[in-house]
Amino acid sequence: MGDVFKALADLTRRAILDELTERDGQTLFELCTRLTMKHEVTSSRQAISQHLDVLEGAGLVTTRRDGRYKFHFLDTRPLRAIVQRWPIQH
Amino acid sequence: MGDVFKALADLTRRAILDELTERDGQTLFELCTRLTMKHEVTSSRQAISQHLDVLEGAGLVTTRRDGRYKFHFLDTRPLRAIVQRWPIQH
DNA sequence: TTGACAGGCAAGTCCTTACTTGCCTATAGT
DNA sequence: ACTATAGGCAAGTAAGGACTTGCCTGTCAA
Repeated sequence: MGDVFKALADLTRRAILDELTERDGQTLFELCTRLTMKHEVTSSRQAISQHLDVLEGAGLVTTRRDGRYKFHFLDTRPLRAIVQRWPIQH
Repeated sequence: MGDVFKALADLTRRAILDELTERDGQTLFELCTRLTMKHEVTSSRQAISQHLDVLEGAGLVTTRRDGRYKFHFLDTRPLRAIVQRWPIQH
């Protein structure tokens, strides 16, 4: 299991999570085009693919393969560990 | 304002936040000794000092100077942005 | 005033990591 | 079968970040 904090440290990876929040179950190519369009991300396909590997390693993204398509789903459950670790003030 | 996510990406900095959760308002030297004792952190004074700068830059730590002592206080309010950014599942 | 103590500053080293480049595999359509 | 599409693998590059090293400033006690 990868480091959730390290996974969140990258700006592009956070944009990926934003995109999946907006529209869950996207393929790699869908993510690439939508990220360049709406989130001003200029990363290549390979870069996004590697980011998705990191996110999946951290448990923040799950995948389902169907033919030549691979769909990516958001899983925010690992984020609860952050909230529970330190007392949140107000 | 620094990046809260980047600040949390480091293991030693998270240990510092743990320490301040346990005992708020510590000086740099207090933190160094307690971190090596209880959190198995082997970083030098300068390393811890630089980590504290990052945490302060991210708004997770505030400081108060008194004579030759500088006290460090935990502020977890920036963590709320993480929780609010993505919907937490269960 | 002298020395010890708490902390700060800045340059250099080294390792991690984000990204590119090039090529490969597999599935689907015509 | 041939081609286009979706994705994967792996080595190389370059930038960022953690840490060290050495020295300096400021505060307090004797």
